Amino acid sequence: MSIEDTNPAAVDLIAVLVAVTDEEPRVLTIADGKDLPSGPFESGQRSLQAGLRSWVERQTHHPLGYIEQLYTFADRDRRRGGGRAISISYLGLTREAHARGAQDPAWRNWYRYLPWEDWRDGPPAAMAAIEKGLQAWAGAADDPVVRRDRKQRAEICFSFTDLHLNEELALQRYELLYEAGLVPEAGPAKGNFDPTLGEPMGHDHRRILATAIARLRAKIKYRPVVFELMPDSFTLFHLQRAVEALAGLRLHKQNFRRLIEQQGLVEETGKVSTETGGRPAKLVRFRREVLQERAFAGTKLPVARI
Amino acid sequence: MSIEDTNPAAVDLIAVLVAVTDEEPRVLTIADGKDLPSGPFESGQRSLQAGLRSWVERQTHHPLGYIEQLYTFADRDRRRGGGRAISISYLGLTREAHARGAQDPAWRNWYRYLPWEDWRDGPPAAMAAIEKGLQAWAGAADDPVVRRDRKQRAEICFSFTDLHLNEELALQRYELLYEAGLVPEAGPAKGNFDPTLGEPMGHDHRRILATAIARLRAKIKYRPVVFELMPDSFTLFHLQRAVEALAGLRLHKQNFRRLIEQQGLVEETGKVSTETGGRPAKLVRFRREVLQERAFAGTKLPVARI
DNA sequence: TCAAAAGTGTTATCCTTACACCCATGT
DNA sequence: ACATGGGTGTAAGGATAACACTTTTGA
Repeated sequence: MSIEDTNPAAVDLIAVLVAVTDEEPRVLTIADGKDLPSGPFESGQRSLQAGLRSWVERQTHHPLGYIEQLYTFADRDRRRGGGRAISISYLGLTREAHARGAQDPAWRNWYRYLPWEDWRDGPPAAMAAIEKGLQAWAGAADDPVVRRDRKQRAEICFSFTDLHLNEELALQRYELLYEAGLVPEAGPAKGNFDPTLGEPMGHDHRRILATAIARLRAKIKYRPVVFELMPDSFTLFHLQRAVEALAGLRLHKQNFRRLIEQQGLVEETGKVSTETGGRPAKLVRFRREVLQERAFAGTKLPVARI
Repeated sequence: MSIEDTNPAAVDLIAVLVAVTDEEPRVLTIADGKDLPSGPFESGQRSLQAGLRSWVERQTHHPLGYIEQLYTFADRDRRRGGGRAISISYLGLTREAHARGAQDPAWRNWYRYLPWEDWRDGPPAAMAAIEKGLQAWAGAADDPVVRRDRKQRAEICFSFTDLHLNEELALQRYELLYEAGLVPEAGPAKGNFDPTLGEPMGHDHRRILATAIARLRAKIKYRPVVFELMPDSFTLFHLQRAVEALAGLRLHKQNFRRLIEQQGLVEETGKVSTETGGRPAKLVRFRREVLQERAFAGTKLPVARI
């Protein structure tokens, strides 16, 4: 229990920077889309968060609205000189207007890497290869208990039978595919990989992306973070499209609107947008005050009133 | 965006090990209750999680049921030799039977450190000093906007007016007290600290404890992790007492039971416990199968059925 | 007999889900 | 006129909160 003999390790920061443009969720990449941006941990900073923020803003010229630590892990691939590499990953959200969008090739649609996560237009093409691959993997186990277990995990993650995704399990899905050897990151010697299973990234970066997606999808349900991705004023349908892009699902229009309105998250600007293809839509803005007014924590315990 | 010049840093792991005994939430401490256990990050391990698990089990002889990474931070206090200390904190849950409980002084009631978090017997004594201290702090700001802001934050965190705690804000509460200079960790030169505001810990450890409490309180609502803290068989009331200990709140008995039963989380063992002081209670056990059967993710988006 | 806790039943209310329909604009 | 999206209303079902009450033990 002593802390005397800690080993020095190389530490770097990895950023998953997210924006939504043209109804697609995008992530900032480097190295021709192969990696997530990463940088050294600098000793001068007051805090990790502040260090990441200043580093990202210096490098990308994007103001970061929201930052959240994702996960810290010891990188399997990059030990050097006896020491070990530690990577601290962060999720950062930036406004649509600041990301140059589809024009800037560094901002890539994240479903390019994880195509099975996009169910907005029904079951994605990747599902065929996934079902086949996971079935083979489950069947390959000698122990019948393991076989049943693998089948159950596959069903929980991908819901093959009722064809309805649980968006929040993005990380578990990637990890299952990794474990089943269906993605190239799992090992270079595995041979043929189905091209419908997305483009790989270097290091553990695709895993980190999956972590970020899962976290963001969970968070939009109980904290008003989507607004960090929206411009100052927007229509409710525009907001819905952004949430759909992140969640990878289509939402029920009327109920979505009710949900937003009833929570008092937005207010009308008084203007309308006529560029929507139909009846002009009211433009609204996020009510920043709600962050002050309310505490935003889910109540699921039957509290006794004493 | 290069990773060439990463600085080496000292890395250690900090564990918040939690158990519930005698209806109290307990945390394993060292150094006569002043610190949380911590140890060096070892390069040999496959993963951080595995490293922590083996290290903790070697040191404490407690099997760890559940482990979750909490947060990674750069420690303000412990820079050495130009490098910087990185601390990776973990939450670990262990069963009541394995912790020797109240007999072992190293397992301390966590409300000893954060007494304002325990509302099971009504508003805790600390609230008086907190309300006074935060009011003074808010009033001390020159800018009226800052004053209003501070008052609002205090009200959100502690709900002075409607006397009803939001358990999940444990971290925010500690941070507010820290910022207001009401806890000694905020700075050694601040002078008198109210003794009802709990016992301090070394380094940032009280802050880490608050992080663990907040995370665990949030988690018990949507994942069946409480069972990691329970013995093999228990009564529903026993379970309720454990949740109440963690949440720092009293729960509504009937509705709590309905919640547990309706989710199919437990099954009867067929035995009863006669040591409960009243009518013998049925003993139940956790249905481990539910972890396989269900996915446990909160649905708050109005998904469209296509 | 009484205290203490187990356990059952019922009701009002709110939130979620789903469905049906009308409105305003551009082509 | 019609396609497209904006916007309103409402009814059914389920979950939650709150209440009152009976049962079974040990002291």
